[in-house]
Amino acid sequence: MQNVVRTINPHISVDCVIFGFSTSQLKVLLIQRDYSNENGAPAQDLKLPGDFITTREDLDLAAARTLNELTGLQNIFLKPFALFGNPDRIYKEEDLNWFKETTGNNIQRVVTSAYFALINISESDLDYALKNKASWIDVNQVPQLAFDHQDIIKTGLRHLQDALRNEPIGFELLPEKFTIRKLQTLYEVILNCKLDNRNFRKKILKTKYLVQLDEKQAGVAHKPAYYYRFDKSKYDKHRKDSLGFNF
Amino acid sequence: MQNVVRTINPHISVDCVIFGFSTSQLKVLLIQRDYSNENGAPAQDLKLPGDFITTREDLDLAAARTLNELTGLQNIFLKPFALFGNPDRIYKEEDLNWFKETTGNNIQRVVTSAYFALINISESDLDYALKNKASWIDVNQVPQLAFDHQDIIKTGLRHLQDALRNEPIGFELLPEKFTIRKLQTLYEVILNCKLDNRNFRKKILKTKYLVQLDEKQAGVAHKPAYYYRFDKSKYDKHRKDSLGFNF
DNA sequence: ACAAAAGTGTTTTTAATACACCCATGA
DNA sequence: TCATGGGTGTATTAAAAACACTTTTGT
Repeated sequence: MQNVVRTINPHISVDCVIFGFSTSQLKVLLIQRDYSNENGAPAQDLKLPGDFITTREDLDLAAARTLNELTGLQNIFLKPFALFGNPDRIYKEEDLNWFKETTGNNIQRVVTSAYFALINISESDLDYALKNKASWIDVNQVPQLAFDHQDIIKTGLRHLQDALRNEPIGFELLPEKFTIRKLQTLYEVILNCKLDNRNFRKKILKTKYLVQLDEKQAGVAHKPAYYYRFDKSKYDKHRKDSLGFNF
Repeated sequence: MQNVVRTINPHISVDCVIFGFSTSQLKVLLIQRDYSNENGAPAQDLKLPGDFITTREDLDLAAARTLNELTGLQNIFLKPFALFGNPDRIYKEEDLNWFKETTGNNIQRVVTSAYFALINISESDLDYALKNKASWIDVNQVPQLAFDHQDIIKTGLRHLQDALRNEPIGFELLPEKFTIRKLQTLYEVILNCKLDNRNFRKKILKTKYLVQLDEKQAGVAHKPAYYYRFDKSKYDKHRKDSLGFNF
C-alpha cells in the first residue's frame, strides 16, 4: 500500500463479509470499532471490515484492498452480493459520530456495496488480523454490530448458501488439501442440514473436480482419510450449462 | 409524481433494463437521448431509462419511480442485479457533455445500480412510452448505446436467464391469460434453446402453479389452445426449499 | 381436403434417496 | 481390544429425456 493521501469518495463504500471455517463452525471476520456513545464516553463494538472507496478506485479493487489491508491476503474469492443504500441505514448517533471522528465530515447517505469473501483461516496471517483488532465470530453468535452490519451478514450468508448449492466454492474455505468428510461437514454447517455420507461422497466424486492425493491423515485414532484437492481446471472444462428450469 | 424541486444525489443512479416479449422476441425498452457530439452538433442515440436518485430516496423506490415516469406502470417486477461503478465507465465526451447539459454540473464518477424489470408489453401504456420517445428493441439487435448501457443490458440478460431457470417469473412477461405454447416460446427465446413440447408441458403443469381457464383461443386456423393463468398463491405455498447442491 | 398448431403417453436413461456394515488406526 | 471415524454397495424411487401420432379448427 502506498503512503499517499487518498481522497475518499464519501458517498460510496464497500463492506466485506469474510467467511472462514474452523472447528466445524462457519465464522465471520469482524473488527473492533472504538466510538463515542451518546454521552461522549468511549465505547467499543464490532463492525465489518469496510471502507469508503477512493475517488479513482474501482469497487472490486476497493473491496480487495480493504481485505488485503486487514488480512494481508491477496487473490481471495470475493464477490459483490448486494447493495445497501437505504437513506436511513445510518441513523444511530454513535454511528454518525464515528463517521465524524474518523473522516472529519458529517456524512450524509452512504451506499455500500457488500462483498462476500471466502478464506481459509488456517492460511490467513493472524498477526495481521490481530494488529487490526480482528476476530473470528461464529456466524450464529454475532452480537449487535455497528450500522446495519448484522443485516448485511444475514443476507451475505443467504448468498453464500445459494452459491454453495450452485457452484463449487466450498474449497475456498478449506486448506489446499482436505478430506471429504471435512468438506461434507462444511456443507452441513453452511446449509444447516445433515447429509448422508455415502450419497455425498458419490455425488461429489462423480463430478471429477476432486482429485485424490497419495497422502493420508496421520496421527489420528481411527482409519486415516485420504486427502483431496480441488482441480479448478477440470471444473472449468466440464462446467455444466444446463438448459431448462428448476423451481 | 409531485412537482416539487428534487435535490439529486449526483453520485448514485439507477438504470432499468426493462424486458418485454412480443412477436416471439425478447425486447428491451430504450429511450432516445439528444446530446451534443464532439463538435457540438446535435445528435441522438439510445439509452436505458435511468435517473439519479434524490437525496432521501431509497434505491428500489428510485427504480420504481423511473419506471413509472417512463411507462406509467406500477407494481412491476423489478429487481436489482448488479452495480456498475468503474471510475471510467463514463468517459466519452458526448456522455460528459450530456450530463453537463442535463444536470448543469460536471459529473464525476457515477455508481449505478442496475435493475431488471419484466413487463407485459400488451398491457403497457404506449402513449406514455411514445411521449418519452421510448422504443422496444430486440435484445439481439441493440445498437451502440450511451455510456456502458450495452454492457448493462448484456449482464441483465444473463441475470434474466438465471432467474427464469430458477423462479417462475416468465409469466410477468405475458398477459394475464396465455397459452402454454406462448410460455414455451418465451423460454426458448430467452434461454436460446429448443424445448420438447411434451416434456415442457409435463414439467410446467406438474408444478400446479398454472390453472387452466375455460376460455380457448378463437379465430385461429388450427386447433384452439386453452388459456392458462399463473396462480401466485399456489406457488407461494408449494415453494421448494431443496437442500443439497447442483453444479 | 388440406394446412397449421394443439395436445397427448410410453419407454429409456439418469439422478436422488434410503439404508448398514466392515476397515484401519491410536490409545 | 476397544473406540473412533473412514470408507463402501445396492435397491428403490423420482425426474429428465427421447420420441410420433391424432385432434381441432379455418380456409
